[in-house]
Parts: sequence; C-alpha cells; structure tokens
Amino acid sequence: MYICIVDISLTEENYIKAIFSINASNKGEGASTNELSEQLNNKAGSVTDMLKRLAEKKLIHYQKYKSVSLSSAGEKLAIGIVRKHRLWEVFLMEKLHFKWDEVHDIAEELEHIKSDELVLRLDAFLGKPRFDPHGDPIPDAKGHLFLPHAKPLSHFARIGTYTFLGVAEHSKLFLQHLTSLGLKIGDTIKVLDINAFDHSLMVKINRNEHQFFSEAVSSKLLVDIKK
Amino acid sequence: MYICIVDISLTEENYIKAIFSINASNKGEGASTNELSEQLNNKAGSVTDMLKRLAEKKLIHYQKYKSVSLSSAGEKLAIGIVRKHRLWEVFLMEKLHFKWDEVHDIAEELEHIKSDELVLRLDAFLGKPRFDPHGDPIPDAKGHLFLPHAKPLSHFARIGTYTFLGVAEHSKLFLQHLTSLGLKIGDTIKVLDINAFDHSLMVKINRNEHQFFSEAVSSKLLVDIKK
DNA sequence: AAAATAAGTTAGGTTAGCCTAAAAAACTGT
DNA sequence: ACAGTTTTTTAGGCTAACCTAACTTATTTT
Ligand SMILES: [Mn+2]
Ligand SMILES: [Mn+2]
Ligand SMILES: [Mn+2]
Ligand SMILES: [Mn+2]
Repeated sequence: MYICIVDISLTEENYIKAIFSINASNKGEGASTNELSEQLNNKAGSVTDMLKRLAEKKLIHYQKYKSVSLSSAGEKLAIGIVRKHRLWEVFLMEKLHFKWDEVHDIAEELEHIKSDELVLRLDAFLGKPRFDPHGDPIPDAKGHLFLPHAKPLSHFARIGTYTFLGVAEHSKLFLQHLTSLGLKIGDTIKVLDINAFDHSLMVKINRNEHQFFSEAVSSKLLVDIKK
Repeated sequence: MYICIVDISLTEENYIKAIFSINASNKGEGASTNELSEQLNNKAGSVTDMLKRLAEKKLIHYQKYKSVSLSSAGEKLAIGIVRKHRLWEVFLMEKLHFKWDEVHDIAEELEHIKSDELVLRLDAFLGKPRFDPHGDPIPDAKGHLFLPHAKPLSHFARIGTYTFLGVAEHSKLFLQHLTSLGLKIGDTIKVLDINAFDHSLMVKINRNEHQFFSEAVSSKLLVDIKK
C-alpha cells in the first residue's frame, strides 16, 4: 500500500496517461521518449525533463536510454484517469447527447477533476457502465480493467458474421466516417466477400444494403465473431 | 463586439472571478490589491504582477495604486465562469445528490472546463435552472444576471414572516450549521420575537418548534418578506 | 503639516514546463 | 567492426506564476 503525498499536476497526469496508453499499444514494452514526444506534442528534450520528475515522484521506472514504464503507483493513477475519462464520455453521450466524435476533447479536460466521491457518484448516476462510447472498457472503482478480446475485422480475413465492439482509432475524422457509413457500436457486420487484391470487404451492416470497407477502415474496426 | 484571441489560463480565470465577486460585494467600487491577495491566498506582490498581465490582455482597467475593475471583456468572461460554476453546483446537487456544503469545491474546478456547447447542454439538461443550491442567481446564456432583491434577515429587524432565499456566506461550516438548524432554501421563517440586547431572533422554521438565531446567523440569511 | 501606518509596487529569485541546439548513446547495414 | 543514422540526453534559455524584502505612495492620526 502506498499513500500519495505529493500532488500531481495536470501535465504530469497527461504524461502518465500517455505512458499508459503507449505501453498498452506496445504490448507492455513501455514507452519511448520519441513516442511520448509525438503523442504529447512536446519536444524530446522536454519529455526527458518530465521523465526525471516523474521518476523522482516514483510514478515511473526510468533508466536513461531505455523505454519507461509505470510504477504500481503510476499505473493506479493512470487507470483512475482513464476511468474518469471514459465515464465522462458516457455522461456526455448519454445525458447531454453529444455525438461520439465530440466527447473526447471535453473528456480530456474533465478527466483531471480531482474528487473520488465525484467519480463514484457519476459512475452510479450513469448505471455503472462497462464501456465508453467508443467501445473501450471502463475500469471499475477498484482499478480493475477488463480487457475484451476484440480484434480488427481485417484480422479475421474471412467471410462470416461479426459484432462491432469498438474502434482502434479515435480521430474525429474516422468516427465521423463510420457515422456516415451508418455504423454504430453493437451493429452486426456480415462479410460477404473479400477482395484478393486490396483486401477491401463487401459487407452488410445489420439488414442494410451491402457496401464496401477499405482495409484502412476494416483494420480499425474491433469486432468479435457473432455468436 | 470583441473576439478573444489570446486564451486565458485557469489562474487568470480565478483572478477575473475574484475581481468580479469583490467588486460586487463592494457595490461597484472595484477590488483592491489586498482584497485580491486575501481572497486568492497570494501575496500582494504576486497580485500586482498578475494585474499587469490582465491589463495587458485588456481584461481589467488598472491604474497604479487604484482599485481595479473589469473591462467589458473581463466582465463577460467572469459572468461565463460564474454561470458554469453555478450550473455545475446544480448538477452536483440535483443529479449526483451531493449536499449543499460539498458542491462548491468541486465546482471550483469544473467552472474552468472550456466548451460553450457543454454549458448550453448542461443548462438544458438541468432544465435551465435560475438559482444555484445556495440561492445565487445563474446568469443566462446571453450573460444576463438577474439580481434578486433579497436582504439579510437581520436587516428587517421586525416581527413578520419571511422566505429564505439564499446565503450571504458560503463556508462549509456555516452551511452545515444551517442544515443542523433544519433550514433549507425556500423555507418560511417566522420571526416571533427580537431580543433588544443581542438582536437574536426567536423564530419558527415552517411549522416546526421555535428556536433562536444569533445575529451572526441572521445577518447571513438572505430573505424576502413572504407574500 | 508632520509623523506614523497601511497599501501597493518593484526588484530579484524560484520552480514547472516548455524550447533549441549540441553532444552522447544506441542502433543498423554492410 | 565501424560508419551512418536515429534516438535520447544535456546544456542553456524562456515564460507564467508564485515568493520575499525593500521601497514608494496613500491614508490616517496627532
Ligand atoms: Mn487530459
Ligand atoms: Mn473513448
Ligand atoms: Mn476556480
Ligand atoms: Mn453556489
């Protein structure tokens, strides 16, 4: 058990969250200085600066020239921020009727509000949701994060029926594109044909007219085989 | 009309809000360096620093050794922050069931979230409330702030029946004290007797047993004569 | 009208969080 | 293994937002 004495700035929280998400997409290999620099829109030198401070505060494991990873305190913090981010996204969609491509930027600010009680009550108010509007799992109050085993639609590479569970890209442009294709979380995607040259798919969403998904799209759609 | 080009930091927003509220309690006489220093828990020298920066940004009218006031841009900004603060307080009470002495600190952070669309939708979600949990009026979307003509109960100094409309002090301790007295916004306060020596009041709240209010309390209760 | 006190400003210093440019270390390809 | 490239760190600087201590201006008291 560890009690956090120093308090953590908004900037530090953003670094911690970035390390967490880069580490996850790297399958636990940690985050490099350049990856952080890219994600946070800072120069590499600034990142090194901050890594030293985070190491000082025991939030990360840092060795020069090696990629960094979160300490257990850092991970706890990161999961708390992710939980807040995703809960606020649900609030913005479900209660304030924002679209799924509008919620991220606002949640990026709301995730830093510091009140444990607030998070508990928001969670209860929303009915303890398990997934955010993009299909990402919401860590529970104990910091447990359930990882769904969805995979990119392109990964299956075969005719069949799938359930759309989440997105592997969160850009406004991509989300708006999916909306214009008529695709929402939970939809059924039936793959009718696969083009051997460009790997584009002929699909049917629910019971609609068939249409085509480029591989650029299908590789960003997280699905599972429909049961 | 004025478009705000530079963006305003959280710290600057807190200064602007402080100037606004001190100015209001001074009946438009502006805010002094020392009053700001007190309210913001900064030293006077730091306040002077910031006043120069705010003047640079045309948010205040500042002349050395004189008390400062908000420019029209500054006032617009201040009212926007107050609006957000009070709307979030309503949200915390009405939707998340916080108590009226718990909402202020959290709203102090939430008031800085920057999204006009968010404020509009939150307002609609809450049913366009006109008052916050402490009886303070909520500015409308156009920045118009209705000022109720409630006065401290002690001010009337006569037997009669009053409606409790708001508090002139927002400290946790005072709010909790009122709760323990069984007093809520909207309650009827019947003044049965006034002590000539200490100006304490014998009162009845709604139809309850009679009790006493010290002047320390009655001077902080904003009421109007019951119609 | 001085003297005393209070209020406000200035000067110089600190820290967080950024920057650029140069140096050092770690990889990569042959 | 070593030359070239990429990645990371270091060194030196900057600004916002604070501080303290000294100084200046304004106000109050006698
Ligand atoms: Mn953020
Ligand atoms: Mn999301
Ligand atoms: Mn605030
Ligand atoms: Mn209030």
